[in-house]
Amino acid sequence: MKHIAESTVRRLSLYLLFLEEFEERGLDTISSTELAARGGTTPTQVRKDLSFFGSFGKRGLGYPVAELASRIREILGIEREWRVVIIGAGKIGLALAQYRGFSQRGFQVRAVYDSDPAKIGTRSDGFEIRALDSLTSDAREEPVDIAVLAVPASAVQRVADLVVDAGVRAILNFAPHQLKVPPHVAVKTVNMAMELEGLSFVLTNHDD
Amino acid sequence: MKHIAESTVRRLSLYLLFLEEFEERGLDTISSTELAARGGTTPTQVRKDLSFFGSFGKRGLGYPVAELASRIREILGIEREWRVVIIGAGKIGLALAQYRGFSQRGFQVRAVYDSDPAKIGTRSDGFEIRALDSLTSDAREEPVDIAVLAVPASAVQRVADLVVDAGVRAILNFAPHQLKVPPHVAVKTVNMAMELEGLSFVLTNHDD
DNA sequence: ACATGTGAACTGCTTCACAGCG
DNA sequence: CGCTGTGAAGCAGTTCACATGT
Repeated sequence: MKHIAESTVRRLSLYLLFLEEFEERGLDTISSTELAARGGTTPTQVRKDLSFFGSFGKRGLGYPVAELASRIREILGIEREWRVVIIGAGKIGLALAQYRGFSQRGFQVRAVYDSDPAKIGTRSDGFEIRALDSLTSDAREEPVDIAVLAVPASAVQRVADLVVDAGVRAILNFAPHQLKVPPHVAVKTVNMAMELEGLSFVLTNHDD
Repeated sequence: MKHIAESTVRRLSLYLLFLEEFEERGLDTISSTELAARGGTTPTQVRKDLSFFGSFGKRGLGYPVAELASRIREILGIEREWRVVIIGAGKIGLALAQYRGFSQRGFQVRAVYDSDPAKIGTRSDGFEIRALDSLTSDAREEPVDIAVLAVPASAVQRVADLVVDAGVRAILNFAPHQLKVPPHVAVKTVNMAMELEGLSFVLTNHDD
């Protein structure tokens, strides 16, 4: 397949969100104009994004809502279930473990790991907290697709190395630290302070 | 000032992170090459990013670490303190309220709000949970700079409207919903499921 | 000699304009 | 005629190449 821009993939996620809304409202056809209005983009952009993957619309009519939603799920690879583990049983890790948005999209949180002996073995929201040391052997029995890292910045590179050794090929990192991983591993970092800094920049350079 | 790309601002945040690391290690000069290596970008990109705001380096030498860090803090507008409120005292909201990364960068969490009568008035991690209804009058006494929304997607637009009415000019939204706000209000949305979908896309279209 | 700072070239995402089809 | 699908044009962000300063 031709190379797809990350911005395109992000917009596909958004389109899916809107399509699910429209589906609930019982609409069965939608135009690129309506999709664009809902997401703050342009009709042309919507059509171009979709055109990379095929022709899903009917000229003069629009797109079939349910069908397009299902095609986007396929494209994103979320018609299947992904096995996810959370590393770090702190406030943020546990909040992510019980976050409904994940399971709704086929991301199954299978386990929460921590290295603090005081936490290991305890239960929280139906999740038993396992020893980080057991991750590698656990993953041999049931492979892990995605690891979500919610550990301190000072520990996260070490944890990432461990997770990569355990065979995980995708990492969602919540620590404010840029990870170094082998090229076959995909990483996304969500840096919440950085997002606030972006807002601070806009507020400071207020030229509206 | 000339228009600055969002990608440039994000990289400035990263540079600051690295500069603080270097500062701790006692280095007082750093080259664009070293900064780039740490952040997965190129030396030219680093120099171009900085050049939008002035000339901070010494030719033949590099950049003075402490001084550059302080200049970037100024540029981002984080030499001052920003007043932040969290809306939504669920797991995610409370995790964000106590998140150290915020206060370390000058983002002061002043209050946590919720609309659930069972939660209002209780304390959690040193934060008294206030009634969402009181936000507008509270904000009159002490203006709020940034609101972090950690409420369900179904409620978030209503909450955003309320927050905008209360005079808040920047919103960090954690609900999977695209907000509509007046043009003078800045919004960033962190959609955690969308990040996982990006990883799913890469895993599915594995061409490494 | 070495590393910054920057106009110019380039790359790639977005927007335009319109052909194609229901 | 309406809306999709797409090659071509436009534009923004990145990279190159080198002049400049220490």
